[in-house]
Amino acid sequence: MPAKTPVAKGTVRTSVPKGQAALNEAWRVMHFALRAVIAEPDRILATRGLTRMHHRVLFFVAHTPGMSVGELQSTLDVTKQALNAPLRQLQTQGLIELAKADHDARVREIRLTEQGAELEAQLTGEQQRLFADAFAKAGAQAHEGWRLVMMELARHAGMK
Amino acid sequence: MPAKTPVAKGTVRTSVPKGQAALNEAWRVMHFALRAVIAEPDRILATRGLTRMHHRVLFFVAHTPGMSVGELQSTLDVTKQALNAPLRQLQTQGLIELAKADHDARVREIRLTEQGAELEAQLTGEQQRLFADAFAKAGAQAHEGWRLVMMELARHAGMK
DNA sequence: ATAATAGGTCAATGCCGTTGACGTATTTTG
DNA sequence: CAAAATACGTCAACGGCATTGACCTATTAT
Repeated sequence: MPAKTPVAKGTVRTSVPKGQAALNEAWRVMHFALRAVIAEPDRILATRGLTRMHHRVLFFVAHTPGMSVGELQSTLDVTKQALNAPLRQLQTQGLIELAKADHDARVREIRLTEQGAELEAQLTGEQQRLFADAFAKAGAQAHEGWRLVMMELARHAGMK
Repeated sequence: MPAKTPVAKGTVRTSVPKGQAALNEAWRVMHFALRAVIAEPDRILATRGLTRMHHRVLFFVAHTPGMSVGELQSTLDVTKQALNAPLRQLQTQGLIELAKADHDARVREIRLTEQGAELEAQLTGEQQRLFADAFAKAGAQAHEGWRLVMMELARHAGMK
């Protein structure tokens, strides 16, 4: 329980505050970094009347073409009702296609259209540009350090 | 800057994604890391019927005791209506105190009670423990690299 | 045939945040 | 000092978004 360490009067703040400050900073900085990465995609999505949910769909479908609705649903961990609306919107905007699967006419396989792939690339590209920039400016060694720390953090969340 | 990737000696190296793959990984890993850091605090808050908003209040008030309602409002970037309910709940739960300011009887200064400070320390502590763990396991050099990259990312979001 | 599965849809609900409009103290200002 | 501005609280209506529950259609599997 690394809780508050009230500095006793007369105590010189040396070891603790520095480490403590670093940990406080960490959370703050992570917030801002997250915001930075999300900002541009969100802006682009907004101009099309789309939300982060649509982005998630595009993202996963881009990485797993032919995904079924059910798979997507469990991947995103939402109800089918919550998924239905975004899915139709993406469809009517010509960004995704739903087609009956060959092996089972019940399942609908989701794929990106040309435009969908384009938008997805744009959104993802914006984020990647930020990361690439940050990695480039911080240096390869910093990149490796960043990754190490992130992996350590992520381990606690059962990263698959 | 596709340069050499000088892995610090002694660094345990898992398969480091290169190029495009590294950028895709980055976003994924960041998500999991974020989830990991948020998970425990959320769980604790839930047992008290509190939300992330309450946490944010506790967090900022802990770091700036005597903060006014207005300051908190603009800091959190929410409306006063959105702030009002959580604020009262925290008050009735004996976690914060609202007192008129000496210099201006209109402003109410917010402070944590003993219990409030305790809870805040618990919540923040959980997060800090994760960070401390990750930093410790990844090493000081990785820590510095992590910070560098995060700061670079955050710069784009106008981190104050 | 019948049950199970994949999916779609309608309806009610809840949570959280928003804007808008007022009300009330308490400064500050002309 | 009267009037305007400030800091805060509160009521009301609304919107986004996700949830649960129930019911429906196709299409498999048994």
